[in-house]
Amino acid sequence: MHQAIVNWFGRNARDLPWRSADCSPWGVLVSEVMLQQTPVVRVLPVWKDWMSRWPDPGSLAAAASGDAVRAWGRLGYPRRALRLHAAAAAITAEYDGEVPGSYDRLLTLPGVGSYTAAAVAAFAFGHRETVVDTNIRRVQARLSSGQALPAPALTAAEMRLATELLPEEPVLSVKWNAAVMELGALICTARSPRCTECPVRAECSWLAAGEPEPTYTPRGQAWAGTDRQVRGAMMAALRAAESGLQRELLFAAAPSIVTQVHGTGTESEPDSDALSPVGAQLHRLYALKAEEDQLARAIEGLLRDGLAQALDGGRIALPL
DNA sequence: CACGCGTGGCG
DNA sequence: TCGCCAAGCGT
Repeated sequence: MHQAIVNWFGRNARDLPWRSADCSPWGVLVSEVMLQQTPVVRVLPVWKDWMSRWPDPGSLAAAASGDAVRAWGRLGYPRRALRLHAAAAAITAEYDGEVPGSYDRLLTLPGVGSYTAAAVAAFAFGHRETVVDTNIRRVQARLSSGQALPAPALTAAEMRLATELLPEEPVLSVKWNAAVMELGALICTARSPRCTECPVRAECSWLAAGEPEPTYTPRGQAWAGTDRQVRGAMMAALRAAESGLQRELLFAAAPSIVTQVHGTGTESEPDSDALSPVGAQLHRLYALKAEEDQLARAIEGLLRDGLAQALDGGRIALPL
C-alpha cells in the first residue's frame, strides 16, 4: 500500500513552487498558512507575489500589518495575514530571522497549529512528523476505517492511526505525508472521488463496504445577514484603498450592506438598534459622514490599530 | 471542545 | 440555483 501510493505520487504530483528543492523554509511556512482552508489554485498567484515582495521573515516584519492584509487579497480569513505578520516578527526577534525547524518551536508561532507545525517541520526540514490534514483524515477514514468521511473534529484515534501508518525512515516519511495529502486532494476527494484512478482501490475498506453514506451531515456556515458579511464588505473596501483609505469606497459599500443586514430595501434609514453589532457600528460610522476630520482619523485608526480587533474580535472596534 | 472565522468554484 | 467544500487556528 505504501509503495503504491508513493509511486502514484511520483507520477502524479502537481508541480507546486513551495515543493521546489530551492524553496526556503519561509516559503513553505507562507504556503502552509495560505493553504489553511483555501484551495491551491487561489493561493498560487498570491504566494508568488508575497514571496517576491517579502522573501524572508525580516522583510515582512519591517512592513506595516495593513500592507500584509492588503497583499492577502481575497484569500479569505484575513486574520491569517495578521498572524503571519506577527509570526515574522517573532521569528525575527527570537530566532534571528531564521524559521525554526522543530515542531515545538514552530507551534509557538502565531497562526501555526498542530498541522502547520508538523507540515513545516516535515516539508521544509525533512523531519519525520505525523502530518494530519483534512485530506489525510479522509483517506484514512475510507481506506482504513470504511467511513465515507472523517469525524467532525480530529480525534486521538486518527492521530494514532496516522502515526502507525507513517514510515520509519525520515525521507520516506516526508514523501508519504505529501503523497497521502495529494491522493486526498486529487483522487480521494470529498464529493466525487475518482476511485477508478485510485492506486489502492483494491485495499479500500469503504469501497469494499459498498460506499456507505456519511453518518452525519456537516453544518454549513451562516453568511447572509451576519456580522461576517459586514466584515467582508468592510475588508473589500479596506483592501481597495492603496494608501490610506479612500473613505468614499467605504461609504459606497456601507448603505447596501446595512440594508441587507437590516432587511429588504426600504427608503427609510435602518434602525441601528435592529442591526447586528458590526452592522450598527458601520451604520454609526456612515452617519458621521459630515464630520470629515473626525471620520478620517477614525478610519486611519481602524487601519492602524483596530484592524486586528475587527478581524479577531468579531466586532469592529472603532477608536471614535 | 464546539464554535466562528472569508471567499469563490463546483456538482 | 445553492449548499458544500477547501493543506486549520484560537478561544
